[in-house]
Amino acid sequence: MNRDFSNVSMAVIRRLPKYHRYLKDLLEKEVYRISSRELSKLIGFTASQIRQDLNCFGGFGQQGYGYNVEELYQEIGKILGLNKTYTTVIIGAGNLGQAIANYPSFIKYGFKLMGLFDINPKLIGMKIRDIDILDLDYLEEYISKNKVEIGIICTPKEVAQEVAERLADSNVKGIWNFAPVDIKVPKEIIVENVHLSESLFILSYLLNEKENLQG
Amino acid sequence: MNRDFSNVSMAVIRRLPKYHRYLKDLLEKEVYRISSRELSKLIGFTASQIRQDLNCFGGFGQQGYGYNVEELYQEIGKILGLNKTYTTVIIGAGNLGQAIANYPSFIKYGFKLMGLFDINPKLIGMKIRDIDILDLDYLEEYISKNKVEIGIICTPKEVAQEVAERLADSNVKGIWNFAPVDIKVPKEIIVENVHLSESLFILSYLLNEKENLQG
DNA sequence: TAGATTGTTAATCGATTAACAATC
DNA sequence: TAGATTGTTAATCGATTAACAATC
Repeated sequence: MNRDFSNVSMAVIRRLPKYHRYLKDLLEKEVYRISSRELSKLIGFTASQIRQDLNCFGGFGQQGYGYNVEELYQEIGKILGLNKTYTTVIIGAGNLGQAIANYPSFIKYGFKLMGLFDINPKLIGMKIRDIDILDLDYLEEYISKNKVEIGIICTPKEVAQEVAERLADSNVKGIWNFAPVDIKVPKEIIVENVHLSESLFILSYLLNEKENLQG
Repeated sequence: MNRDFSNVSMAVIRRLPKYHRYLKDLLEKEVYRISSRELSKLIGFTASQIRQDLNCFGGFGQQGYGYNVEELYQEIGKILGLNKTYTTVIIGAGNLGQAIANYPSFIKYGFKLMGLFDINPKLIGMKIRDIDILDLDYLEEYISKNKVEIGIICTPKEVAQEVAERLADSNVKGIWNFAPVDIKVPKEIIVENVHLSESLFILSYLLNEKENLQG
């Protein structure tokens, strides 16, 4: 553990969650051993790429045998940091914030939701899976008191930058941003974006392109 | 219009929504002209890359001047197919489905939501922005009657593949999938995924890696 | 005209794929 | 041992960056 993977390219890193998911599926199907060739057929990456990717983190396989599914699943989980827990808050307790609060992977993989925050008096005081929706005014106080590590922005885009700055000033370590803006925070704070509209626009592009080709 | 961009790489295509967003911001700030160098400073791509990207679709710029923001915004919108409208349904009317139904970009850019579908009797009969939540049993009938083009999967992962097949059999053209599985449908159907858990795991990775480096 | 900036070609860089020796 | 499959190097492919002539 605690090895340094900072030389591994983000292209490889961004494939890890998919390996993790497919290995979990295999375990649930009681498959305990797999070769890069078989995994390739399932996951759609080339066998060569799979071997290259996994080798960035150490030799998990065995010549003539393949990979132990359980072991590989656990190792990739550790590389992704899924063996740890993180404390989180959600800012914006509307549908999207509530959806995230109830999202199974979020709950399952050690992301501990401490509270949700909103400015809407109708929401403040409510609970989402037993977790309070609090007044946004108390954000900073709450974060420092509860040592919150991750802030999840589910607000409208107009206030996302301001919320991000308040999170940054409160010393969260990371931000998971769902607002369709590129927030600016000091570079020591990790930001991961989910830009829904970009994904939607790509779908639109692909549909449109197909129509153009077909006349 | 109706030009064939099938030779343009997906790496370029996936940057278009970001150009579109920044150009919109510029227009709102009443900036009507911009050079690749200035845009580079805003958006974070190199000026060279910006010129290369835009040139895949034709010469929108003018030597010595730069790009007309309004024109470029409109052109990229057209390339992305945002000048058209698409009819859509959402399957799964829980928090996530409702969040998508209310998502501003979704409403604004011509994605017409015709109905939401669920199996939960408590939800069926309700309305989300005046749009009915209907019984999933009527999905196929409704799609063919209303010529629905896009199905949006907001169900739990366990039923996502089945829903995808029902959408495919009903001849939707595209699927926007939020379930954390890779759905399998005939290749003429466009699928665009939003894998929230993958994004979350990358955040976890980056936080964890940073901690490892700092000891 | 002189200055600015594009469009476009060439050079570089990085990521993917192929090949095969090592070895279980 | 023979067969299978990894780990790893080398070859290929594609994407990004640099450079500069064209031109507004």
